[in-house]
Amino acid sequence: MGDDDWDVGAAVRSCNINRPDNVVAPKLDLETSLNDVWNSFDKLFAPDITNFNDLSEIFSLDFPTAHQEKPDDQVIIMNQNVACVPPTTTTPKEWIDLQQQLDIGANNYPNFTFSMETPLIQTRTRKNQSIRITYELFQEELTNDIWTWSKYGQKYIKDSPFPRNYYMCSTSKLCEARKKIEKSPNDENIFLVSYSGEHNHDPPTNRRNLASCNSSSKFKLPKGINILPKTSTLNASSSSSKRIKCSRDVASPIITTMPPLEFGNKNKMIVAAVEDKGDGKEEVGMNEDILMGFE
DNA sequence: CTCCTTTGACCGTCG
DNA sequence: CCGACGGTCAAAGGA
Repeated sequence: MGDDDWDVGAAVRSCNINRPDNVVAPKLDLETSLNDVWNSFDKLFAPDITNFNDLSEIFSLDFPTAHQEKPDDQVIIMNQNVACVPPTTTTPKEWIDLQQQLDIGANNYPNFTFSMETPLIQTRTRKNQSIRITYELFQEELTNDIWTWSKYGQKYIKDSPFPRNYYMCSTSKLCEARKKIEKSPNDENIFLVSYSGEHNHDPPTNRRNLASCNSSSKFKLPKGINILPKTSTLNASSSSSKRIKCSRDVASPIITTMPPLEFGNKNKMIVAAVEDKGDGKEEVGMNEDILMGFE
């Protein structure tokens, strides 16, 4: 497969996160028991928002049953669409109540859409996992990263024809920041970029690789991103520097950026997996780099 | 020489 | 307990 095949084209999103813009969301008279969710949301992403009226953004709630048993809470922001997965402490009844409220809201606001399914949110969250934020990016957006990363692993993930590439911050060995890049199984024009951990240092200023992130490599895949599907490789399992040669020739040498986080940007998705601290009080912590994107 | 990538092996978590 | 799976390690090789 030629590298030109990875050029960004108009993406036809098949997932259910696409929703119309400029729709006023229904007022959600949420149950007190869910305040933690929205407090977390407000704290993180919408500190000035006190209700859901008069918003240009669309807010919705997604409650995948798959997460009922999981220990982590998730807050999902997709472009102007926001979906919050409530804490796993949320009871089924509370979910039903919320669904009813959403139904009411949908009746009042026909253009407001929401889903009770979130097929995109199929990430397995684990104990001790810190915040994970996933962006849905086009290829040319992958080069926008102020950080330097080193690839330390690659895996083919179940139910996805594309391998997942693992990166760690190369600026400091003590830095716990991690990054994962994979192609969306739903749309090969879209890359799912996940960040976890926090940088414990300032962004690199004199990056050796900065130059190579410029023009010539623009719109090319970052170096090391190997996203050829299984079916196009000799062996389905991991392997082969042969494939790597293919991308190396055209890729930008390093992924060097935290992608822009902005409401209103098209085709952005953010998934924040929040670690359950075990005391029943989830704590949403995000580093400043992440929050900057919402200013 | 240094840094980065590759890739099989290993480990921890989950069901 | 065990297998599946995701994530990480580390030696080797390349740029």
